[in-house]
Amino acid sequence: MSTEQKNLQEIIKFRLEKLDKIKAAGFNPYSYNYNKVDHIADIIHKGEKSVGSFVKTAGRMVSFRKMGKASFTHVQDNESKIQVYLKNDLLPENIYDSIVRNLDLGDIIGVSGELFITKTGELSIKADDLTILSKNIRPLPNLKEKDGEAFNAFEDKELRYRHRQLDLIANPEIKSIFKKRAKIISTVRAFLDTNGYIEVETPVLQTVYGGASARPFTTHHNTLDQSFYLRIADELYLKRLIIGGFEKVYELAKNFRNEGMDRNHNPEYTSLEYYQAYSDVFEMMDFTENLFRDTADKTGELKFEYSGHTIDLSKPFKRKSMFDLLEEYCGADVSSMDTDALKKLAKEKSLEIEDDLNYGQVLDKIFGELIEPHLIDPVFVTDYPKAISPLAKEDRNGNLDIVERFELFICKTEFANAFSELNDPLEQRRRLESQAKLRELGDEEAQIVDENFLQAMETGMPPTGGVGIGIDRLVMLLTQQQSIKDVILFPAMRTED
RNA sequence: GACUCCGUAGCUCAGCUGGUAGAGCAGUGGCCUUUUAAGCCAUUGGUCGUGCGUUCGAAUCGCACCGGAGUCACCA
Repeated sequence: MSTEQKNLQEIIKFRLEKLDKIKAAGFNPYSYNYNKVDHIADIIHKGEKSVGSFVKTAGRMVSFRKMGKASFTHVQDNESKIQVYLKNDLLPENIYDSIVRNLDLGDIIGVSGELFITKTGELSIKADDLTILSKNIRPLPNLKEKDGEAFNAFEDKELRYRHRQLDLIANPEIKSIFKKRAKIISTVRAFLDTNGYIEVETPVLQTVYGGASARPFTTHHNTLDQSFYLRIADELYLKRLIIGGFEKVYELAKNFRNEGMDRNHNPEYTSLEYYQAYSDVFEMMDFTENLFRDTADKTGELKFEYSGHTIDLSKPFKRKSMFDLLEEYCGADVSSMDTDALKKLAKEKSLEIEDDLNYGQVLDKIFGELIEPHLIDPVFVTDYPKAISPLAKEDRNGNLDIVERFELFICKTEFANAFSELNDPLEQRRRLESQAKLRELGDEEAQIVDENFLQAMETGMPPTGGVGIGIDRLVMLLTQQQSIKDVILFPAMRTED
């Protein structure tokens, strides 16, 4: 969209002329500060009881009706909006002619005055003074509305995401999603903090990326003349802290994955990982369940509708083995099948399976296609194949093909992934070396041998339980949003032009 | 990456069986000292996402490209 559009240029030109008129009259159209005494929501909240009292507030003009020597405007602040009556006679000398006549939709003003009820019954401020705080020179989207319903609503998703500030002005209810996001994050932090966890920060720029199976972003440091990767996970560094003697650590920060984008994936996303020494995946299951329940409870409701399903986080989360689920939904005992038998099963269920997939990949595929769509109520799925879990400990009961791992599913979506963390340095080395072989065979997402990590583990890592949670998805669930773009203020977009 | 849909004025949209672009809001000028989608009168504004093609003629038909949304595939 060109910025050279003549109509837009003309609107801007007229606003610049008004700006000059305000300056010429001796007023600064871009003030340094304003003593905003009252929040509009507080004024509205008091309602008719406040009539006759004097208030002083500020906000953005979102409606403007001029009638010669008097005007009405609605001023919108962080949480609410109120009508302001601007009357020539009631304002100080020169304010009406020099400022009010040069105001536009989108200007930010400060006003003071007495509260009254208009003829049509709306609580309003009868302005006895007005200060212009910021002059708008670029028009806002249409803000016409009646009874809270917008006409010509600003709902083009591309414009809303690219120009989020306009979205927040035109659709102020969107702010509640991001306020809730902030509350979810602070509640999660508080939960971990009160349970003795220490929040840490580990490198975003990594020379060897690891801790997950994904393709990274690559960048370059000039002074070191060396490539760096933006982290795909913070797992390996957090384990080094466990080895160093922190017994409970967590990091709540962004990861970056150079992969597909859709309503569940943004290239940069917020992840939470927490690790507890001397623990295992089963204890972490209890803890994670409590974390989810506590967060939902303190930020909203435990029971809600999402994607057409009723989700109830107050009930105990189910716990099921992947093999039991496969038996339940496929009617086949998969536990004794080898890779070929699994492939045969997949083909019977008319899944497309590439020939070069290994045991774990086939099982994962079958699970994703045939089981995940059934997982509505919260369920911890356990017993994952070792081949797709290179950082998890083998099953303690002697099944060498599976590991101690869970993924938490709610409403068909994965929310958490956890292991009894592998702490045997020799086994860890074998696992990463076998990943390296997969990589040589062309698996771009296979993990890399991180020698520093392996040396750290050789120092001795206590048994540890670790969990990763996709925070954006948690926010989606608890705010009932269907797209990750609606819980990220500035989702990744291709550049225009 | 594949498929489907979308892209016309600052915003929301109409026009699309091809005949050379319209509305509402916003803007501008005027009237208006309790309006609220304020009203009344007048009025500005668009190389119809970009390019190529078909045609006497393209916003409209075709192809390619750019951008977006949705669905699917892989990853959280």
